[in-house]
Amino acid sequence: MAKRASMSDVARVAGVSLTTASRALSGVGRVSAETRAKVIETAERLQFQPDMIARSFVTGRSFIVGVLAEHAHGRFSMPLIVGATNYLGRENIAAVTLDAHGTPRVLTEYLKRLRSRRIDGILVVGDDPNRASLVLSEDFAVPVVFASSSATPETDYVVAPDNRGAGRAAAEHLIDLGRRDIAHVTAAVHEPAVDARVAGFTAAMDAAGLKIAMGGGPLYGSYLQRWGIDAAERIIASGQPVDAIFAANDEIAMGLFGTFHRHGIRVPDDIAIIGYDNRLGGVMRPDVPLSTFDPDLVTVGERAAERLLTVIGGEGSPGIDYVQPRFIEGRSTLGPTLEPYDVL
Amino acid sequence: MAKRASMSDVARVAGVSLTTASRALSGVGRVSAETRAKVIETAERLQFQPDMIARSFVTGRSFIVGVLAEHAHGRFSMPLIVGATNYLGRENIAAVTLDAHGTPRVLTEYLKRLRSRRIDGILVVGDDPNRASLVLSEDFAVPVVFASSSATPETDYVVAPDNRGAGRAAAEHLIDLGRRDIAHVTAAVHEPAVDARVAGFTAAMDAAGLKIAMGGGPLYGSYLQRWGIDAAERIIASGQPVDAIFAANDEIAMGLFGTFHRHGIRVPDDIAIIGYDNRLGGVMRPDVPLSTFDPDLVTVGERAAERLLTVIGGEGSPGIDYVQPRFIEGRSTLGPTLEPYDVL
DNA sequence: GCTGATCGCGCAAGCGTTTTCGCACCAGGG
DNA sequence: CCCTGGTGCGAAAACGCTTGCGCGATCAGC
Repeated sequence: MAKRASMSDVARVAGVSLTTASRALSGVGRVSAETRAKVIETAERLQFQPDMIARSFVTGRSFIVGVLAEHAHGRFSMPLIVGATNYLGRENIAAVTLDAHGTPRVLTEYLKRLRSRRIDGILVVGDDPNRASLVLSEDFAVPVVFASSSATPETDYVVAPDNRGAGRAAAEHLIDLGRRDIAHVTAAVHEPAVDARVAGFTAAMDAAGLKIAMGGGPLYGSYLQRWGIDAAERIIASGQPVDAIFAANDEIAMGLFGTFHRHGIRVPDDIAIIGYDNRLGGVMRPDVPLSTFDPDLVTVGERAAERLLTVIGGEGSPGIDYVQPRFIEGRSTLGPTLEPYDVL
Repeated sequence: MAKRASMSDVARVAGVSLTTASRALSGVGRVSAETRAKVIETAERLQFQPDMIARSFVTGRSFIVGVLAEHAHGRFSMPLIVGATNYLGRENIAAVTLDAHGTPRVLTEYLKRLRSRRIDGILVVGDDPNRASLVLSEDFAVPVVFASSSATPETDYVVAPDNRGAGRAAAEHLIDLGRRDIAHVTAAVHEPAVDARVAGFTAAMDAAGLKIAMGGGPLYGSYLQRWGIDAAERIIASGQPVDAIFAANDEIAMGLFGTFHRHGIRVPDDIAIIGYDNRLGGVMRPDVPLSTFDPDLVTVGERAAERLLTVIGGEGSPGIDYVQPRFIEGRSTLGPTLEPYDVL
């Protein structure tokens, strides 16, 4: 069992001091070109691998970050976490993933652990209900980046999907298709993601000189399919003209579609529908049934991790970094007429 | 900026030697009860947190494991990874997540990095195509556990969903419902997961003295919805009696259902259907449309991580640890008759 | 009261790197 | 020839913890 070569082994074999070896390999400090070459050659020959733990020990940088998730198993957390940890891994950074859902006492315990590891930074994934307790003491002030969270953008580093942009894009696309009576069926008002999408949607409609269908504003409800069904009923009952709808998520969109279909209203012929979330993302059929936005949470996670490393490196400044949701054109806007079977 | 208290600080304040402080806090070695109490009290008062890096440095244990994923972003990898990393986090173990998809050269580079960190163990998630290159040199022989992988069960530590058990459970459930002409529409033969489900299914049918419908064996095809559609057509065209089907995944099941519905065959009244994967898992409707199995990959990941820590601790022996897929009873076996709208 | 075992504790080595300080050497300007 | 400034390199400290070894004190057994 050949032991691993240490740096002093390299130094000895190369005939230089440990100091010189360290400098030659790390690239800092003054070493002559020939000495450096000799050391590097020796290191390779001995298959030298620097011991990161020893390095961490002396530099204080652990090359480990903490990933604090609201609810790690959640639909939205998973891609964020995987995106982030995967990026970190590529950059040779380890992650200790902690599920913050629990009492503030648990969070405190977790923070202790992170400090104990001399963590380089923290990535907060999703909205942490205990966010208020995320107070870093002065002797443990590491960079924090928020992924897809409603943090305060002025002082925090945030990476999030561009809900506003998606709302705008949805409206613009429907307008481009020639639709004029466009409604927006969304979830609860004052939810950050909802408000942002409403704002973008409204702005695009205003810019086109169009009034939002069904009363000039969004229809607020919930994220449930049930609400989509109810909203469709309400739209039909109102008798008001509606030829397109932007739904706050795919569940609502499916509720709308099912109800319209039952009433003989064709999609997209009579009413075009755009959803959000891409929940059905390529699950079924080769042809995409529902037009929707994929918030690309994996990318959000990656970018958040990238940003965290930047901040750890001492660069970058606070603010929100938006990731553009990817529009996926499906038959609910493109045609041919969507049948229930198509969605299966 | 108060510096962190080190163990020697604790020792000094408590009036003992560094050695004694270490022993009192770690619990190993001989220390009198009163001294121990005094040290612990002092440590708490000073908010002492042991420096894990220093500890790693001296003990050689890094409290970091490598997570090697086949394709981290994949549908199946994500829950495995999240389950594993989350469990590890709970146990205060960090993870460096690496996507092994790439050349063997990349994998070699990754292994170097892991060695460089003195990793405690490796978790292989999913089937690694480069598995053959996962050769650990003798100076880097750490425990390896495979999560949901087709590793060799005699020599490796494996945690996987019990596909065999699911196949058996599916058949048994359908038999319990009084069905007698039960078919199995599955994917490609010789795929480990497929074969295992076939084996379980066949065993249960044999035990009940029943012959598998549609020729005594499974219908092999692919995992695509298209195959479900084709299989349904074939079943209908054959004229053979079939009153229940176990499909290899939910896509196939949906293809079956859609086609049957178009032909006026009611589900579950005429034909009951059970799928696999729980892809639609609670996405839509409050009532579950499709009866299916949830392989509970998060749990598989957790158990694999748990197992890895056990092996690192020097215990446990090779073999497969099966996680039982969770049966989810939906309307495709329970009724009332499933309509396309219900699935939306 | 003597011997040997056990107990409680401290000294000091050691883990592998980075980094500060300092020394010797050399070239160029005064 | 001296001084300055730069260059190439090495000695040694430091990081915070674990642990083998040893020493005095206490204790059990006879």
